[in-house]
Amino acid sequence: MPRPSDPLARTKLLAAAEAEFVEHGLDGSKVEQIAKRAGMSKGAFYLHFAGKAQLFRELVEGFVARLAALTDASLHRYEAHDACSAEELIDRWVSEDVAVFEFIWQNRGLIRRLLEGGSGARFRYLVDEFLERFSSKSRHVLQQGVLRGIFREDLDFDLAASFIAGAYDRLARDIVRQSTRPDLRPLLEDVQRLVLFGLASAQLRESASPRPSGAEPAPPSGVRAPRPLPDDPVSVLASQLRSPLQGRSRGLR
Amino acid sequence: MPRPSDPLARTKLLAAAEAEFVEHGLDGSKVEQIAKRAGMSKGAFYLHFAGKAQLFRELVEGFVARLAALTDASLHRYEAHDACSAEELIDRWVSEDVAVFEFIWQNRGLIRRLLEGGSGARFRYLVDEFLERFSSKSRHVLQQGVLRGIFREDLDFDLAASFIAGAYDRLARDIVRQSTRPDLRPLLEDVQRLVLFGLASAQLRESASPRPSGAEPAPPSGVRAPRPLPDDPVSVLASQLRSPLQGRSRGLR
DNA sequence: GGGGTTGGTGACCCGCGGGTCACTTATCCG
DNA sequence: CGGATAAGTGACCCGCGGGTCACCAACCCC
Repeated sequence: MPRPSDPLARTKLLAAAEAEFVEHGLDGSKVEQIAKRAGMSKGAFYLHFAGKAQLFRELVEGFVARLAALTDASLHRYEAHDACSAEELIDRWVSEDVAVFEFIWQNRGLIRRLLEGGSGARFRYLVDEFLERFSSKSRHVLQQGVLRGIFREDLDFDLAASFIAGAYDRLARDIVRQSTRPDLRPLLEDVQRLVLFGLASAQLRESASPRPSGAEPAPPSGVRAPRPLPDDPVSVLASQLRSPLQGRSRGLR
Repeated sequence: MPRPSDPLARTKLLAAAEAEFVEHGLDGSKVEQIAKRAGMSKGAFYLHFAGKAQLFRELVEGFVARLAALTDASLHRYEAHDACSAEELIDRWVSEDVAVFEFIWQNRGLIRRLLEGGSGARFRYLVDEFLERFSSKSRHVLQQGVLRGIFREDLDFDLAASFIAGAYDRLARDIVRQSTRPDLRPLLEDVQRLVLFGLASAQLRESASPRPSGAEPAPPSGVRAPRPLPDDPVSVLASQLRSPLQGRSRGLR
């Protein structure tokens, strides 16, 4: 085997691709530019990857796998924290969140591009898979939390899990676009408290009926929402991932 | 002026462009295909628009303006509902939300593409401008609500406004991807209650310290939210849109 | 109807960028 | 050292799609 190939070539290309992807997005990244950035020629690129598509698939799959491992472990620990005061519990949860968002901040460039899903959203399925996994884990945390008296009993688990995933999603989308590093801990603590305790004043909470999220046996009489659109046009690309909005566990009031 | 031009040409092209955009995204939409769909030739396209970019700018700007008008009016009415029971208030708010999300559902294809921001996010600035406006309006609603005792007094307005905008954003992102029409009213009511009252059980809420969101009851001296919005400037091109994560009104933790 | 004017057509131009390949270069082996 | 072999190079190929323009068609006016 004369002329051994550069053993770092693949790695260098992946790193260069990540940088280009962050700067220019998927369609904006040119094979020639990636190769140049990695210190080699376009021709060499094709010695290490079958094409642009394969390179990016590898890049994104690897990253999402790392992120999934991190959040899986974190949510697992979320459940493990127990037998302590409310304040202590919140503090530990916030610590978990800080670790996750630290990672997000470190990789904000890539994550921003992935969340955009730009250029035909070719990696949407990976992001969706991840979110679905996260949502499912969250649902489990919620169920455990209800058993332990942490969360209210009348939660619609699907909706609440989506609500949580949504809060993370939103936070990630914001953080990822910051230009200077936000102070994560106080931010995450505030969000944690907003999610747990809501916006309402005690007064409003007490004067509202005791049906905070979901059911109530369904009013016998009137039909609300009189089927305003029997069914809708279009609805082309399906992507029918199990969303909390479909098949909600509670009926339609 | 012999041979008068088709007076509907521009409209037909815009409609065709919207359809193509929804199906294929920005880069995926071809001028030739748009023209064909509008029932004319590529050449005719260039008689009505200076180019692809102008067409899409017009399309998106028009749509965002319509959406902004709708949400502006809705948030305005949000504030106007007063002097009624908590249940009634929530019911009215939900009705407002239903109207907005009805519109979102009707235009889900376009909105999905806009939220993706795909293809270099060329319209990001418009979406950002809209969100900034929305967030700012929400902040106002929150401030009014606190004065009226609806929301807790210790809210960090910037964070809470972002929290609200985030909840809508998340919901929109979900709804826009549904394949069948979700039953909006019960869904939005549940979300409303989640946002207002949070996830926590009464037990957890009571055992937690009385600092739910942000800081202590505000030292009497301090100015809260240093000029949250006496009146907000136009905030033209949104690059540096005022994010709740930067310059938070309360200090750290 | 015929000439003048403007709307409309589609073959063509051309830059861009993914992918190829004949050729060059580095390295190993004898 | 020299030949064999595989890594690496970059000029080139080619399809794609935005944009153009010589030409044709519809319409108004006289």
